[in-house]
Amino acid sequence: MDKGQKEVTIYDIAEKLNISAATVSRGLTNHPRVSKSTRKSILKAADEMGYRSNSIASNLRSKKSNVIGVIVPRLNSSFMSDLIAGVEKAVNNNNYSLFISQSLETMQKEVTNARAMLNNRVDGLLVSLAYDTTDIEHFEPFLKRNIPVIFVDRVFEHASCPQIFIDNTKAAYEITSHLIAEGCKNIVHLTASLLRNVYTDRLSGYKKALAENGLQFNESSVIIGDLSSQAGIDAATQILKMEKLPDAVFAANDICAVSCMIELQKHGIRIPEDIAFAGFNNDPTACVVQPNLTTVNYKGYEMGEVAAKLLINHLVDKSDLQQTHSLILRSELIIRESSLRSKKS
Amino acid sequence: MDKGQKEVTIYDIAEKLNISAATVSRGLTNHPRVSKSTRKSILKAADEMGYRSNSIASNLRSKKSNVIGVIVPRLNSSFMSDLIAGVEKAVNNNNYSLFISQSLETMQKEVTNARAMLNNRVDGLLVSLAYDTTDIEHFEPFLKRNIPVIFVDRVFEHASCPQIFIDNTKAAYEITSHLIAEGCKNIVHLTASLLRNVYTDRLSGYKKALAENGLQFNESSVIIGDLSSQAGIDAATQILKMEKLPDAVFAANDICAVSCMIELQKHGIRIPEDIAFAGFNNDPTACVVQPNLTTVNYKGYEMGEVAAKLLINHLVDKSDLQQTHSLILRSELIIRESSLRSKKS
DNA sequence: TACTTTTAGGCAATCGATTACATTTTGAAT
DNA sequence: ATTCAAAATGTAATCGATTGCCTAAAAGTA
Repeated sequence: MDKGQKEVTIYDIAEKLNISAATVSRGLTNHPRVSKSTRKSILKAADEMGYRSNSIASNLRSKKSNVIGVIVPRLNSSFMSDLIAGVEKAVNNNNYSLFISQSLETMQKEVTNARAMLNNRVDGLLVSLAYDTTDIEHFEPFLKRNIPVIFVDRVFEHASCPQIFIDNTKAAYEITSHLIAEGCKNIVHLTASLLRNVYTDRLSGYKKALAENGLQFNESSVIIGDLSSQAGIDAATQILKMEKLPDAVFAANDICAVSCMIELQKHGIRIPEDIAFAGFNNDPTACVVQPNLTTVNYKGYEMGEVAAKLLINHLVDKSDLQQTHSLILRSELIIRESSLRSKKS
Repeated sequence: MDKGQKEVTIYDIAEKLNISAATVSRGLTNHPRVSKSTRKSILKAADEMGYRSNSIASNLRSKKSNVIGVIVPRLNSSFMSDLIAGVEKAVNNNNYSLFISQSLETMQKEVTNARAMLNNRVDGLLVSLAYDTTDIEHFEPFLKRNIPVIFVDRVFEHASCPQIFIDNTKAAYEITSHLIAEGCKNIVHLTASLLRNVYTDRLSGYKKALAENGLQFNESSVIIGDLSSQAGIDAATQILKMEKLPDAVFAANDICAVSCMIELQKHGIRIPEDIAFAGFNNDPTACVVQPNLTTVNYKGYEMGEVAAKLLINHLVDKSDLQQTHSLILRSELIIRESSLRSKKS
């Protein structure tokens, strides 16, 4: 495929105006050492000639791309797409562009994607880790080059990488305590890969609440899957087979909670009377499902925005990123009917 | 921010091996004019020295970026994030990368984004138009340069731009016919900007079904909003104020249908007995809401994949894009309880 | 042995913008 | 008119990889 007409470059503009390319370059970038009149004629000519700055050439010379890379587990999850939308907004408002890829929850793709990002010389990286990522060797090349890497939501402890997340332990503790307060004593927990902070932390919050209330933690009450819709259905099947039905289910995300809930309802289980339910994330489905789902509100949009702003501030101001090591965002428990047993009076 | 150590370039490798940079370049790209043994030593040295190819330099020279640009109205909608996930998969499998931005439904941002994409010299562009885009002048610079622009879902008729979409008229015709077959005679249609094919086509399908069944089309039965969740609530309010309640609502997306439905239910309206409901898209919420929502299944993932593959094929094979002008994907009517009145026996 | 062909690799220009440094122009002050 | 700092512009190197063209060495042929 041949590009149509030849591209207009600053040299073409220079030639037309009988000035040097250097001046044209300065004129186009608002450099102070160009007179108002020359600048005006440069802009006019550029416009007339259909000049489009070649960012690639510019990037090569200036050794910065004004591009931010994003690696997330999946693009099509409610939470992640919110997060990315937030990132996009912040990034776009600051004249950066966005390189995006998904790991599909595998470390292998995460590594490949990181490589591509590095080759494309992104100025910074926002990462939310895949389920099975065991180490972050693949981000070392960035750190060696002083390219900032910020972890979002699914984080990893590393001295040089700031992290942005919520207090998962606390949120899970609160939600579990709430279920207990509603009279539940046998709470099943649906979660995913315990390699990830979000799931280990939620699990420990859950355990902590049990312990504080004198309830025995039961290994078999924790069902590990991938938190997909299908995982919810599978969990329901598993629950129905238990010799003693649980009186509550706390799922580490709403998708899984909702599908599990619906599946159980199909088998005649009443929510919350027989089994109370709680999820995590406050997905759109949470207030559509009947009964509405108790959950932790924790929208990705702001998280994405905050992360992107932090990154951009660092890139622009050269402010020391190390200073902000962890940024813990607010989350809130939202109690809905799916867990209200006592007040059912 | 200073980059840590200096980057390793092909010149460094060349120097170390006492060969020319040209040979190193050829060795790294599997050029046939390099002997096996030299190639091997080049790869070894590159690996040892931590060489990372600079795509920017490569892009500048080769005048191609291996980057595909995507402009969508919003990143955080179920449909669009599915679409992007599909695009990402196809793109990533073919060694391309993805530049993404959202127009937030305004033409102004669409124009800005297109500019950035052009400056970054994307090899091709996938676009789904904003609500208020009136013309596509902003894509002309791409076409002039023979950079392919493909419209997806929200398309625009243009001789040089292939389009990928579904037969919206037919789908809307079918869904409306279905409602009529269920005994509905006064069907409200919720939709959005009629500048967009998806909404005008659905409207005409709706009209066509009415006409074929001898029903009068009523201007006031069409409520135009932005199809957001809030728009659904607003529509419900408007419906409740109507002197004669409609017996069905056909919304141009599920989000809006669901929130409208729930709002009406809050006011004692029974679905489908009082008002039957149908949506569009088969969003996850469609089978969570009670009663489950009748809709048109039309997932974005495949559409994104198909679009990206078409674009990449063209870029790789230089196959003539003009030949594929329109690609109409399959969609299917999914009937659920929200519209089943007759069989309610 | 002499000559042709093939193979491997080098030279140097190129992509387009940026920028340190040098030079010229302007205009104010003497 | 002369001087000189300030303002405006020019020169040329640079970023790092690619590639057309050329040469040297190796292999094949007569």
